[in-house]
Amino acid sequence: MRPTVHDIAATAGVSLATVDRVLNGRPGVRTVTRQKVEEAIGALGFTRDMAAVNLAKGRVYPFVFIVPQGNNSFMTKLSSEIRDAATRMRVERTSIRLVEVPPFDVDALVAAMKRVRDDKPAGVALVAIDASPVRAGIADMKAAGIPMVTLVSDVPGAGHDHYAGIDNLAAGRTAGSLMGRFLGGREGSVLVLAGSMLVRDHAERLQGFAQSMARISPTNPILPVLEGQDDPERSEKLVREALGKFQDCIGLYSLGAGNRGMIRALEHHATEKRAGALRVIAHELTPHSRAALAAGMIDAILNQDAGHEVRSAIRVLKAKADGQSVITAQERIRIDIFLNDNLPPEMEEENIHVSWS
Amino acid sequence: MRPTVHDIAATAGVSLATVDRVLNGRPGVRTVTRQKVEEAIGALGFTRDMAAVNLAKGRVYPFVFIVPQGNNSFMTKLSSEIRDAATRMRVERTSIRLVEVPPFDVDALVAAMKRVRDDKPAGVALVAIDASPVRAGIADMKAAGIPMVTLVSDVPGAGHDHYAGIDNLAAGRTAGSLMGRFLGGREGSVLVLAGSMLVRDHAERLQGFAQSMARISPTNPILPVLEGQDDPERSEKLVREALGKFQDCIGLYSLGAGNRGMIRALEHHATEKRAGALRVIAHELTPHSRAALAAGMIDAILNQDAGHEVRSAIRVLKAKADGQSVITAQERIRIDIFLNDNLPPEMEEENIHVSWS
DNA sequence: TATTTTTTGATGTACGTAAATCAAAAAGTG
DNA sequence: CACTTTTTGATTTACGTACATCAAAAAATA
Repeated sequence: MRPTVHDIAATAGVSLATVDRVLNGRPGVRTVTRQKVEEAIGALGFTRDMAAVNLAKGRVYPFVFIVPQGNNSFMTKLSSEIRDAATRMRVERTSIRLVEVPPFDVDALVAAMKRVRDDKPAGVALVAIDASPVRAGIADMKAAGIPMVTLVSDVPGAGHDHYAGIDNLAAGRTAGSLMGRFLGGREGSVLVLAGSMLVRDHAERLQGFAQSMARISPTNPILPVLEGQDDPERSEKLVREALGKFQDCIGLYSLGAGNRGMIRALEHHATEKRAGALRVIAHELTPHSRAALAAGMIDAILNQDAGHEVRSAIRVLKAKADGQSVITAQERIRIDIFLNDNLPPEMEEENIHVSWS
Repeated sequence: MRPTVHDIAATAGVSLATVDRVLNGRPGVRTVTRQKVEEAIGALGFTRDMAAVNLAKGRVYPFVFIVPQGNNSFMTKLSSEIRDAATRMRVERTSIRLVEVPPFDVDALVAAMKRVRDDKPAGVALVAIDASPVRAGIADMKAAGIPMVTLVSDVPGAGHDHYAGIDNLAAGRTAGSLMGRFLGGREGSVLVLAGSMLVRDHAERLQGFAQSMARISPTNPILPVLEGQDDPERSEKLVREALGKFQDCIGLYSLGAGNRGMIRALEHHATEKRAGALRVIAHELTPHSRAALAAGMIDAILNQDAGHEVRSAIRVLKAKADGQSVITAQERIRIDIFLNDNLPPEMEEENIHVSWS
């Protein structure tokens, strides 16, 4: 069986109380004694029984997640994943409160952060906006000793503990790389649809995309970026107009959350004429984009798994709250690439709750 | 605070003992009483404190992993991931024993399974070989009441609980799809290097690859498959000869573990002439294939994450051992696609051990 | 050496649940 | 009704650790 504190006490030739003092860094132990205990720990290969630790400590982890109110599929998914994790985590003494704020609203976000801070939670995760009041708010939290991670969208240099999200520059590069190869040397220009260049993820994706395209297929010019504000109508209109205007367009990269509008524009475009000629790469696997991929209208979808991001954020917050180190390799959020050949099976119930009865 | 068994007893108006009987499905409770208790559980939203449960039960999960002795990077990685998980899982009352058997040896595998079975572990994971003695062995284990999952390579219809691995047919299709698009309509034939068609994963990948190629670029013929037995020398020789013989070859798909040999052949080929003309897609991200991808020699790498597979197998075994249901969506092993644009950062220490103080 | 300070031991309670025992009550049987 | 069987209650111990208290021993200081 696994060694216990009693075994350590026995092999070290000290009392339980002393072992406890060493294990929990309490004062009043001579260096020699401490070493004896540590030797015994090493020799026996002792590791604490976390079940017992948690039980004895009665520790709870009240975490707060601050996310923009879902106006698009991705944010809706994110919220639902957070709620899901919340119910699943109850078993592990972790409570998660979900705070929703108006999207793209710096003041609202900062105000919410202030309120949250006064609750003194054990950790906070938030979808950041890249603005200095937000940076200040994060610093504020950290000053109050609250572990902080950013989720999905980062704000560099704010002193937070971690960013749980994909590398958007790499995502853009990947998209550009795929696009370049998909075009296969054909002549023509490439269109980019974004939400807004004011959002960091979008800006980074564009940057990466341009990098790769310049490298792989420098002969295909990138047209001026369309900013659809992640709004279906606006996105549809923009794409439609652009496709009409630039007859030589052979590629389209949708790097934001404007897929629904873009798809409608593509449907119109397909009935028009020159069908299969357009290579399309989009972000985020949603029911809409998925259907378009399956139908062959979209060629590839880059995806970030919201569930992974949420769970990673929780792990990191917990580790920080316990003063433990984080396994970096395990917390990297990968960029999923879906073609219609490796599309995961559709789940009616994406999240099935287990009853631990 | 969270409700406890005491709270249930109080609200249901029964004793602790009765609550315990209901919770643990013990006999001797009238249906009416049982319902009262269940109502109270529902009303209070009670969930068991797993920390306390594990502590009280003193339950341990002795699992066994049976894998082929690592003769290639992937299997080495797999073993190391298992060892890694083993140390990390000690904290959660899970012990994992790693049993290594000679590769591709049905008799050795079956013999090992028999020995393992007599140990009566709480669960077994194994890299299966698609042969009927193996099927029988699995049935045997199940008959002994031992939960079973296959890892990496499946053997259908053996009555095991789960397969923790990627969909190899989909992987092949994805490779074919990428290859088809990368070729971009150019004329030329495509070469496939496999380990052995007797291994199920390889056969399935080829099948999927052929499917996609037939659909997307039917004008590019697939040359007779090279079987390199996952041996570097043999693979190198085969690829070298084939590239010399089929001058019109513009694509190469390495679907097994013969990357090292293939890469050497490609190096030779590149110095020869017609450099960038060859599109290459390979499986498994290893130091070698990674370097080749970074150097532009390989265009894409499909990868299965051994760590994910191992952890998934453990989760499933644990759930089965506890008679709990599995969250299917969470256990799907995804097919990673790497271009040199989304290559994860290289980790010197791929697996960092956390010291739990 | 006497005194103070530091270190160590001994012991008990708590955490939430499992599991067992024995007694008591209720239900069912003839 | 007396009796048996089933159901329920009351109580205790255990799991491995945390944490607190008080006494005892050892070391450091005067």
